[in-house]
Amino acid sequence: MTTRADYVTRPREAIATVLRREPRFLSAAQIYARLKRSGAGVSLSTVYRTLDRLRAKGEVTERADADGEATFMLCEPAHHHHHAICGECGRVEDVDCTAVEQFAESLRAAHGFELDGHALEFFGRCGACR
Amino acid sequence: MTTRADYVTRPREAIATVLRREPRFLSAAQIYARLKRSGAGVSLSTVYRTLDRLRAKGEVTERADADGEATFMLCEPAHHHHHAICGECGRVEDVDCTAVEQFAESLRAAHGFELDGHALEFFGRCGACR
DNA sequence: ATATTTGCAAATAATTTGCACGTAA
DNA sequence: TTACGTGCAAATTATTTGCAAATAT
Repeated sequence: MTTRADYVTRPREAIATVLRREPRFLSAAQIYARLKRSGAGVSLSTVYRTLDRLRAKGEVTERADADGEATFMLCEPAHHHHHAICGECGRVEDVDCTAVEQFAESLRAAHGFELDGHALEFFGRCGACR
Repeated sequence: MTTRADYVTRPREAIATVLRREPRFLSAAQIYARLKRSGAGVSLSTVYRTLDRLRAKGEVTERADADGEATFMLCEPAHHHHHAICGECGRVEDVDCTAVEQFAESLRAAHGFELDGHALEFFGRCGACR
């Protein structure tokens, strides 16, 4: 066979729980800290390997934070959208934006630029933090 | 006095020359490689320290590439704009976009989101590479 | 039974720092 | 002369990997 298997393990469930509980971008170290606090015996390397796998499966989105540290959030990029990230609480809201898609297309005319994709992030304070 | 001085040195000029010659995002290692090739005796730490200073002065823009590695380009964010990055040659075109600013503002109504800023990047192939 | 996952400790890779010496002003 | 910059080597930090033991199927 050429297919990969996929076991359901305690460490993986623990990691998924952390990600589900906090819908915002977390670094491997932050996830590891939460696991340790809650008594789950999961190593940092397992955190890395699991995040890698989740990213490959498209279940998690990766993003480099301001310091270049990799952060992850449970979020399928299945239907394309963008993020509004609260600088105060870190909360992330999805922004579905046809407008940007259209704007992106105009690039082709203005710059002769053949588009593959684009990334858009908004920074500020969410409704709850204002 | 509380002000900082700023000396014009051979290493700094060499680094500036590299950045001027290549208007695209380069990593510290790439810049260092070019300096070595051209015989300029400049250390990697100086490359890092100089890029840091240039960023602080707002003369250089920093960006984490796909692997999270820090890359730098001569580009003043004075008047806000965005980048169209060619995946083939790495060329970067500035995209001045009032449209996005307006769209960003609509976020406030739609999500109750108080905006600090935003970042937008386009990926694809530039006119020359098509 | 056996393919897959795990923890640990050691290996990498990027970036930063301490410090004695060099250089612009 | 003196504040500022540099190179070097060592320190830090994030991330990856090898491998023997543990676990899911």
